Amino acid sequence: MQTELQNLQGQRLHEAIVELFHTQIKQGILEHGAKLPAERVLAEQLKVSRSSVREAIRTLELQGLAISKHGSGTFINTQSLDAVATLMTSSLGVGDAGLRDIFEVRHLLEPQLAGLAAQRATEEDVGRLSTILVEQQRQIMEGETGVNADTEFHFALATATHNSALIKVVSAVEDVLKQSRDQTLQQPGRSQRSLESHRQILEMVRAGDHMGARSAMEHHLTAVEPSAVHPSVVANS
Amino acid sequence: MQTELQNLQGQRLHEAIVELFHTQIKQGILEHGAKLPAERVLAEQLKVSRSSVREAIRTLELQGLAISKHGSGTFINTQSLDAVATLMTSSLGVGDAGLRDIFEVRHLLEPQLAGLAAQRATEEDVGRLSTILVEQQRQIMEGETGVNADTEFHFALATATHNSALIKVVSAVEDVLKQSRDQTLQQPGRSQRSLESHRQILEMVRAGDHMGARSAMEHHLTAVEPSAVHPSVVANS
DNA sequence: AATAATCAATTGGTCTGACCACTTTTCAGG
DNA sequence: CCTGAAAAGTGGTCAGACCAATTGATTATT
Repeated sequence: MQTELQNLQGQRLHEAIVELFHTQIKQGILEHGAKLPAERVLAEQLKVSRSSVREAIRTLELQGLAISKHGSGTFINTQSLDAVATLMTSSLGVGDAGLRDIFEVRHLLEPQLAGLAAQRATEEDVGRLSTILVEQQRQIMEGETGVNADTEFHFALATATHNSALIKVVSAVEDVLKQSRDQTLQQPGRSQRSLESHRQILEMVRAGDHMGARSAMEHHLTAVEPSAVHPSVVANS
Repeated sequence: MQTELQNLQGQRLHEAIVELFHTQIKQGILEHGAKLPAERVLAEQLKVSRSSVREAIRTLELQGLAISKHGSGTFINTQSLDAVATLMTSSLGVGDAGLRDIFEVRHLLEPQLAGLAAQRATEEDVGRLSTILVEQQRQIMEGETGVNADTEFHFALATATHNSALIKVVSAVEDVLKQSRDQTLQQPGRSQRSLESHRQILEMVRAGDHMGARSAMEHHLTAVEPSAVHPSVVANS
């Protein structure tokens, strides 16, 4: 039962403990509702201090993977949006196949998301989106890819829907995407094209044009998508 | 300068500290890049133990609002994706209004998901879906709500898309839904209606009818949706 | 004087052991 | 059998210490 707390590349100790729990949850060793051993017991089992155990549990709790109840114990909880999102982003090695799947989810979600945003965006939302585009342009002119601004734009668009569940889903997807974006799409013309289609989307949102925003986003996604992803829209094995 | 923090009732101490920082960040007292006082100093200022300060900082770090660097200090960071998300959702009570949001995500995702499934489902997928429907009928005839079979159907449909990212997203949404489903929708006729629309969806999937599956799912969602959810699709402030 | 090596102060990370507050269980007394 | 109080278990907080990484000033070297 003694699991090695391998010091993964200079990590902090409590983070290693968190990864240990992640693994056990993914492997099904810890199921929903399972009660964790007491903090003191865990500390002894893992041969670490109770502080480290506590900070690890605090992390799990913020990730939605555990719930601590004063006086009774700490329990695993995998039935929350945050929980699954966490496990998703922590595992998903973003293999090539995974990347294609992610883009597909984007195609399903984001056009409609843009439509919703067009219907509900407040002036503040529009202002935030504008600011991001200015920043994106600045980054591009300085020779950077503007990948961060790109991600932020999509996130800000999600917030403009004022749907917290949608925000979480999209941010999870975009987070995964951002990790592999630096490596994949760096072609010169692409940044500029991305910026322009962002502007079109923003125009539609500002005008409150539901369908317009939808198709603008659809166009944007196809334009930005790495060519390796959509050679022939999937042919399952 | 001394801010009271124990007055918030029923909370854990370190959470009160987190809220204090949230407030200061929102008010602009703590700007991006600002360096926090050392943990020992903070502990003394707030008249709490260093453990509580640390757990609070750990929370801020996981929320993307702070970055701790061993040996140098802890710094505020408001320019990350997570940071914005946290500051937004911290002002929102993620309570019952969240249910409506979840259903909205369903409406965005699942019809298109059903369409994809219709295009890609293998015989094995279809078989699995059929089995679930049989089980659902059995449960209903025995007087149960068939809520588990209901959830499983949507999950199985997601797996029929053979898109792992999509599967994860959908299972997250459905899991959250399942929690509150037992309490909310227990009307007698609803179970039967749900089963019937499931059958229609399965038919479309079996026939490989992309658009048919989409609209069948759309119809299903509207039929199953608790009436309390869609009174008037949001009117933002 | 400029630069490099060294050391000390600062700060986050971990450890130990204690006590408090809340919950659950146990068990004696009715 | 039931009730209520004590006991045990558990998370929350506290205190002080040491370890480890960073930073900056001091000192030695060139």
